Amino acid sequence: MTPASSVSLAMVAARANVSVATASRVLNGVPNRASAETTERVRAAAAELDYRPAIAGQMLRGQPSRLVAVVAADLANPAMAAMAASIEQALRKRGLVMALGDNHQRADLQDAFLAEMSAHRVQAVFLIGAEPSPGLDRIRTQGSPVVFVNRPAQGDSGAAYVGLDNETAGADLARHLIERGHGRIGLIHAMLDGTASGLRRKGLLRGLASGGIPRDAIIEAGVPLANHLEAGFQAMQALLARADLPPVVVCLTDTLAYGAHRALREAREAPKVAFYGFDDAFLNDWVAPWLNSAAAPVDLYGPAVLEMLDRLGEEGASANLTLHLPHKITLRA
Amino acid sequence: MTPASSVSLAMVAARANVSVATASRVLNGVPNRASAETTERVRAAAAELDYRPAIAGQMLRGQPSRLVAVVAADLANPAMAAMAASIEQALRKRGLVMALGDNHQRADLQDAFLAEMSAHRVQAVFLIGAEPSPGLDRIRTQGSPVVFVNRPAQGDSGAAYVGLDNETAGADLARHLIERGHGRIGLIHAMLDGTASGLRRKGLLRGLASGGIPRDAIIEAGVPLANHLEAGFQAMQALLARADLPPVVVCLTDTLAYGAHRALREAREAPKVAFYGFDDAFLNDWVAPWLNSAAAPVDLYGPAVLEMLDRLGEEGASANLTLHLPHKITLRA
DNA sequence: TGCACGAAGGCAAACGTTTACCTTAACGCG
DNA sequence: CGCGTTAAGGTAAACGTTTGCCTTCGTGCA
Repeated sequence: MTPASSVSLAMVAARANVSVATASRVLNGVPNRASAETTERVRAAAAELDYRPAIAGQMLRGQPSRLVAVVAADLANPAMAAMAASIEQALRKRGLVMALGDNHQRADLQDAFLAEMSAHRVQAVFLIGAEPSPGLDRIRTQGSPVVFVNRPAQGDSGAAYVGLDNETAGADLARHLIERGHGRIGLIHAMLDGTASGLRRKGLLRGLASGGIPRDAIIEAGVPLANHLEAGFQAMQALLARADLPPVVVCLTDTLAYGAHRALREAREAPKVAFYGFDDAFLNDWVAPWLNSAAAPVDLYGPAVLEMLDRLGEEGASANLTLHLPHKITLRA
Repeated sequence: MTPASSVSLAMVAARANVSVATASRVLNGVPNRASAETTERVRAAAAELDYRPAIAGQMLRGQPSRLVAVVAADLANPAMAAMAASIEQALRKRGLVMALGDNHQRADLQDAFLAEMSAHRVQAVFLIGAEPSPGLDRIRTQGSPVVFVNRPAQGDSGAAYVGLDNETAGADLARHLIERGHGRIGLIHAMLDGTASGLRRKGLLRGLASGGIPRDAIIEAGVPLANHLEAGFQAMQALLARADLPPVVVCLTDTLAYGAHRALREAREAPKVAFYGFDDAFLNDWVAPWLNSAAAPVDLYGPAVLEMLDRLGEEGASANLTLHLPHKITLRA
């Protein structure tokens, strides 16, 4: 009953009095290779022993692994955790398993994880907030399917991307602000090196400019920290120190907004400020009712990433490798 | 340079003009089996081809897999995501890889994941908020190391547990409340079926009783929903509807507190209420400054879980299989 | 000189699975 | 009866890795 440690096909075959080949074929449903009676015997034996084919053996035969590597930049960020959860759910529906690693925004940690995953011959690699790294380049040149989620690849060329159309989202937010009649706007960011933030800012500035907002009505505060909470906090402090605090502050990331809002909350005399962010997490409904945020519904991520995986599999004359999710601006304040 | 798809040891050996055996021994550092020159040649070949031993082959030889399965009850819960992140970090320090699944509080999903993990012959299974399920029982009887994190096993007997001493934490919180002079106390919970919440409540009630608080000064509101946000919301609404709203509300989970606080915030005339919860997430500092919470520092989880894994490995006369993390009450309001 | 020993390396088996190929018997049909 | 076809099953190879065992040297020592 209770298998010692690990049941092999040979044990099942022995118990059913058939060869390993027949057992394998029965369990894999190959037609016309076993009588009804034999089939039944094998099935029963497998069930009794709680047989489960060892992945190792299957892989050795060249079957693709069912493992998919997912790298998250920061699991403690609720938005990213939610994306990972959505992806995991979608993978499971296909019988795939997620191996999740946190790169802590460090290239070396990411590479260590990718190396291990490469040894597992993973079927694909998804990166939610990729860090540029040599290991990542290596995997991409090896031809493994790689999908960048939420943050586009650094060296943009032909990398598969699933996520916001960051620049358009920025522009849309600009239009929204202008429609609401806002004239002076604060802008908080951390680092802008070619990541999603850079594109968001670009679209936002373009939208504001084409809406007639003069450049000096946009008050930027950037703090180049990896920790966005701290960066947002300090940036907001900088804004608060100015005489001309804008009534609206756009943070290029919700995490920045969390930091900024804390700075406002802890300020001596807290003026009224409207906050806008990106990458809405559903938890915001509960803990950040002051935050408006532009984002795509998080349950779209999983299916979209798998759709992109299919496109990569088809190899068909290089399909469209950019999948922009529809964004909308959730208003809370 | 760029390997077609997957480099095998045989290719490395061929390139270095040695046998597969020698190549294997060199790369595994077996001493006195290769001359310095040969060693160098093999190392070079491996590096040039970017060789990485296929896990499949190693596993077939009976080596333990480097995969560890982690089941989280709800990745969207920041506290659980943070625990998973802590565990992942600790695993990586040991050269192990985390395969993470979300059971969405459903036994069938958990079992599907466990079955797949069992096929991967994972080295261990950690459950952050386990759901009782037949698959879980099966794995445990098979003798795989299983560690329950944050929520003790349902059928308590001899299961390894790492997390709060829930009952004591509840009692400590009671003492804290009494020291602060609180006399009437609200208590919000979702389901109590033997989970951590039940123990917390038990300790809390015991502590309050021994502190002289009469039972009818404790106003309980329980909403048996799986979704703690919604449960907390409704429970708080129930409290608000009463004439004798207590000035202090204890939520057996931070997530409940998020829901409760929203109900308070959205109430017509919001009275002043102090909130206490459990399972503090560091994000609370930023988005929930109104929440006091009893919890263990989250970075203790990873090391503690691995410590427990070691104990399970030793098999030594059944060591102590309960590892209580030190809790403290973080005061914010 | 004879011998033991260690270094250096190859051969081959074993792990679990899948599958191409082979054998046998039964059956349908001219 | 002869022949082709098909169901039912077995044999063995292959995948990549590790490791026990074997061989061949070279060297130190009595």
